[in-house]
Amino acid sequence: MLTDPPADLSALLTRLERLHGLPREGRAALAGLPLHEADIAAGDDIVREGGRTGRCAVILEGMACGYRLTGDGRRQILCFHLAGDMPDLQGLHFGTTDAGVAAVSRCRVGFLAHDALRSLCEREPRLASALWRETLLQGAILRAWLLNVGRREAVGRLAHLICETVARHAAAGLTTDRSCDFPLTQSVLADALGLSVVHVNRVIQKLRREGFIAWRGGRLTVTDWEGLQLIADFDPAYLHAHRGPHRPERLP
Amino acid sequence: MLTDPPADLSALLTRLERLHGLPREGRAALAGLPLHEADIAAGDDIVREGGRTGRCAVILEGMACGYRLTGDGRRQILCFHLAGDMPDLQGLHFGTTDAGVAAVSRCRVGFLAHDALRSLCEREPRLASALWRETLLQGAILRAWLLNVGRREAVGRLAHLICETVARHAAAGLTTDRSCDFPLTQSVLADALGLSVVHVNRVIQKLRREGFIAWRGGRLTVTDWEGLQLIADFDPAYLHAHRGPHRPERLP
DNA sequence: CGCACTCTTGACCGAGATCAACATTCGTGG
DNA sequence: CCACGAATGTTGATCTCGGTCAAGAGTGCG
Repeated sequence: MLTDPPADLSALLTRLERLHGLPREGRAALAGLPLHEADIAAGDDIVREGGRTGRCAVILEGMACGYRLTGDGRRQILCFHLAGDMPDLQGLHFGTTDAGVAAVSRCRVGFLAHDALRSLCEREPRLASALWRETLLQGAILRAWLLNVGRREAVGRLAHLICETVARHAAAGLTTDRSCDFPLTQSVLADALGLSVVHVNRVIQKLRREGFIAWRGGRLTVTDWEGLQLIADFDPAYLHAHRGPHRPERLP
Repeated sequence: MLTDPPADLSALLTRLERLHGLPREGRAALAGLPLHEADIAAGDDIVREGGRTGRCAVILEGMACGYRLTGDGRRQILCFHLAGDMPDLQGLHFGTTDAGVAAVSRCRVGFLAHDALRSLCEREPRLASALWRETLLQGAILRAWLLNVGRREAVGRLAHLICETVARHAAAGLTTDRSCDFPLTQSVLADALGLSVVHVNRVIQKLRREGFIAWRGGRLTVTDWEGLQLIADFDPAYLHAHRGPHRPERLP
């Protein structure tokens, strides 16, 4: 299913336009950049921690995650990346990334050379602005995660992650109902929530048993959205996914 | 001690130059912007969660923190901000911030109008680039915190926070040895680490007893830097505080 | 000088970790 | 198409780190 048609930047372009108000010219220029594509198997690295590759990744299809490791090898997942995300914008400015990026499901990934992207940003400040905005949005999500891990107990933590994931799929135009792809393993989920696999398993069962979610074969459906939001203490404001008339503030 | 001389943007300018390679012209232009100053008492808000103030804060003196609250009022501190930091760059693009900013110690704060800063960024893309870079750096710190809270136990967690804070003070040119201002209350520390006050107290005592730190009257000294780094599992790479010949990648 | 905040200590409790099987699913090659 | 092995998911028993509660000791500010 990932082989044809060859993926392109459309998910990214849609995203930059819908969420960050990137105008036509910027999109056209971006679409014209040379794009090096690759298929990455689930679990493999897309960007290695501390790598110095001279290029930026774009997730074209599939789901990825950013992560960091402790010295003794425990992993914390920092963020999930959907199609259209650019997980390592940091490299554009610093040359290196402090965090690795791994494929959660099988991914089709595009790579843009830093040089090319940098000079495009120079010519097209609206693009730079949109990418800066994207960086800020990733920061907001990170803050929500830190609150989640630091101050919510396990059930709320999982519920919140689920709400966020469904909401982000919706905001990116990747789903229209309360369901989405959720190709995670329970052990991946554990690394994302700062919990153990065993406990994650128990919490999932609780959410299933009580009728909040259905999750089978990589597909997640929220069966009680209001209820789940409630136990998750979820307020989607931080996603800045203003639906309706779309008027993001901008660096004009 | 905070009354005279009137603080100015020098901490921010130094920071943008040292850490993000902002050239003279950008600094001069920034210094020329009208700056509205205010004194904020410890514990008070500098930026309210969800506020829509039309301006950006700059910490001129003192220490602040970004935070988010759960629905039932528990607080997670997301980041500490030192003199020279801009804690709510998000507002420049989104108009709102999802996180509040509070003064940890008494702070002198400057406010820059969004309009003015936006049009300056337009005229001076190097400034926009430096601020984008600053956003990315804040993201890296946030990732380190999430790893810390999600995957390290209490002692390492506190040790890591201390290492980071000292290292950041040093990188910003606010200290030259292994000591720095640390005007925190144990309950603030608890909110930063995702722990309870009682437990934080015990962990502090442990670090003191075992000779890693001395902390009295708002001043912290690391008495065993190597040792502390070790139990903290601290690797300062993520701070991108390349000392020595300073050559940040840049959007030229 | 007294009240409020911060720090400290002790006793107890509980959410979640760890350990250890066992069950199920799935991809792979025969 | 089946068989097998490796991931993944499930369950139970036990342990522990850190939370909660409660009380006292400093400390500092008005």
